Amino acid sequence: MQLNPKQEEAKNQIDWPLLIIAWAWSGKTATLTARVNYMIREKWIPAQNILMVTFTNKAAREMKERICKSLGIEVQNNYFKNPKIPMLGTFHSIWIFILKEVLANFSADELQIWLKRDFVIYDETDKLSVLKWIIKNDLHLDEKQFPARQIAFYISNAKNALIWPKAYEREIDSQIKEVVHQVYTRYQDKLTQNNAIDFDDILIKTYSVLRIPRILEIYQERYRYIMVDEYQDTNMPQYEIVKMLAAKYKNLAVVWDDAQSIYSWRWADMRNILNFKKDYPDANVIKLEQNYRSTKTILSWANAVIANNRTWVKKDLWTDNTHGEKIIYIEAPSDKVEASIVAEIIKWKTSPQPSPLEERGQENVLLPSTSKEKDWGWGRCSDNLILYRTNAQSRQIEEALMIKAIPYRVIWWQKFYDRKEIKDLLAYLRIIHNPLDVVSTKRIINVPSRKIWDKSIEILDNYRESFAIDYPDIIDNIEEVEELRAWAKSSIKEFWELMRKLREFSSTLVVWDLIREIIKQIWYEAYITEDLSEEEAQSKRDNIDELINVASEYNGIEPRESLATFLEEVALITDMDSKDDREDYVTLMTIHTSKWLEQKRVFLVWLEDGIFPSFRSVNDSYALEEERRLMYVAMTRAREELYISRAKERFHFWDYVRNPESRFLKEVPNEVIENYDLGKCSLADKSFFNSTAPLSQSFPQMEKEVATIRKTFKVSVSNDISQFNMWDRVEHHKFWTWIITSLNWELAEIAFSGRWIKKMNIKIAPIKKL
DNA sequence: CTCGGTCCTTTTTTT
DNA sequence: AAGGACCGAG
Repeated sequence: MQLNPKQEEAKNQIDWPLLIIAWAWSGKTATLTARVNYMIREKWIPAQNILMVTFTNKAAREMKERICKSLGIEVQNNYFKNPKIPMLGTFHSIWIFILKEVLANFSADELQIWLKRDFVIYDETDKLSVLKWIIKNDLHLDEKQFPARQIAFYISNAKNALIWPKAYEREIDSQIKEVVHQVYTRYQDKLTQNNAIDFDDILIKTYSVLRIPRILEIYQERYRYIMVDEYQDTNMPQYEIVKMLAAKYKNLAVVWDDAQSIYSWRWADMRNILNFKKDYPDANVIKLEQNYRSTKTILSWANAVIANNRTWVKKDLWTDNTHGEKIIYIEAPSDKVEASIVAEIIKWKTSPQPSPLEERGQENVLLPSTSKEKDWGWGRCSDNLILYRTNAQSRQIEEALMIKAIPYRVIWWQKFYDRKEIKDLLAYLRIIHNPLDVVSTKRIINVPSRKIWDKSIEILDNYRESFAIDYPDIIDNIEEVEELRAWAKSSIKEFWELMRKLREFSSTLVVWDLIREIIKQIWYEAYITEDLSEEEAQSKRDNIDELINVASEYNGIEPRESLATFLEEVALITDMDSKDDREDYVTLMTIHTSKWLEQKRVFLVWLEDGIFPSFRSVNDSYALEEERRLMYVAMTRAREELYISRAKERFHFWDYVRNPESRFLKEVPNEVIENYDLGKCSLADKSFFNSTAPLSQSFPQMEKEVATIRKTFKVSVSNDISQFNMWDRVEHHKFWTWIITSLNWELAEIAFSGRWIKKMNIKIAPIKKL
């Protein structure tokens, strides 16, 4: 690819601190790739001296592929160990590599991080289960008063400010922090006992290790050229680590785009750039201002929205591209209609048949007139990307796509790795890898049932606490635990014998075979599909197959190594591997996840105040600005066509709600938008809005939903409608006190603090008059 | 001690 | 809708 002069400048300037201020799609990936290529091929810098940090695995993978291609090297799996390829990955994956390397080469006394080489990474669920255990069994506190989630938040907050348990004492200014201090201390002890670390620890432990001069020196020498992408999304520990590594040679290049900073809730701080300027006052600054992807219309819209942010460096993203189509705004009467319009547009754009609207002889306003011929019958499903604010929002869209038989896939990192069958099997693998992992041991010691119940585990725990002996040692000498019944002892022994056997297998079988061996040994398939319908059982089997499939990628490696690498990558994985790229799918994902990609046609749904921007952010100007940046990211994903939509009424959180239109829409210049409302839509039921009849009558399918609510809330006796009047204060079982602001037969609108309006059927709603 | 039923909560974004 | 917490019966 031909670089523009600015990009060229960034490419060639390799031995001085460099700040690249980038705009959306200004070709920063191409620039960075060319820069690495230039370093290696023209400046003869050894690839292993280059460190490049990206924000997501996907970005790392893509960049790795591009670089390997340009260097003529075949892409490999454990490329960290290939000296011909630069060190390239996310912060987390690179630090893990460094941690393992350091643990292998230095003594525990010197490192002082209390980790053994075969450590495992605890995810959010594992973390919560450790915290819950501490709160309940260790400190004997009320879980309701001190929820594990909240404590976890405080601890994570402390860690990201580099405050250790000991130092946390100084932070205590409230009862909750007193508790946090105690939990935090014990939590770190537990992690050490289990030879485990959580996500925050990956950064913290690396930071600690690099504080040792002898070690820092090694890595400073090795990584003389450092590049950090998405610098606006780095947090404090990340900033400190990069600063330390770059301190000696100062060959640090960062890419920064304040308009795309959307991770402050993960303690990312875009003001790190101020620190950068302080640390390297003489850094070169290069701005990449030209956008190569989107149409002028989409960009002007994105610029107009982001300009409403106060904390934002003014910039005008420009492009040579055409004006393109107008943005289309769909206001649907209900969530169902919204979803089906989206599905209809996709169906129509991807199939050679005329649209149903055309057949009815109506002008089709859904499709910009100029693109009609261009696209006729040629569109592919994979040209379409549907974005929403939260993962839970995919459901209705999925249903609509299913009805129209449009192939799609949902990208939801959690979905797969949070399933019971996957977590169970991974727990087995983790114990094989790290016998000290008590969280995993507890998870599967009774899976499938070995008659080892909570009581036995409690005894083991007590034993461990009072004698400070690790699980494996206790179990090796299980006969000495007197409290245990004989049958429990023999069950535990049998379990441990099994693990020992599996551990032996792990030195000869690659992880792919190992998983299958585990499934066979414990009769897992029979266990997991027991009492399930054939359909559900098949879905379990499919998931297991998928896991085995992922594991097959590690087949060429030495067995123990394949297990270690697999566990590590599975822990850090975010998006499902898109191996089926060649197939034709519509893709659905959250806006956050979409940050690394672009698409020809983008649908942005659920554009309603309270949803996007999220109701948690509307009273907080800082949070609101982040939502606006998120909006900017969403819009700039589109290359040619952008559709935005909202529903005037939707069923959300087990209630009918009417959300006002998203405030971001009011920030948009009118001339670029084609407002497409009900007046022109044959799909929608226009009479709905004028009707005075009960909701369930004017919208037949809602009858069924009302029945569902009835079932959910188990309301058998209905409220007496006549007792409610306008302006009555009512109490909702979970929404505090609301006021009735509109009343129409059994349908009422209630308002909370004059801002939030919910619509509900008072006959069956769980409300009480005050 | 174990099992099974019912009640209660949950949903912002992810390395 | 679904998983976890809680409780009471055997």
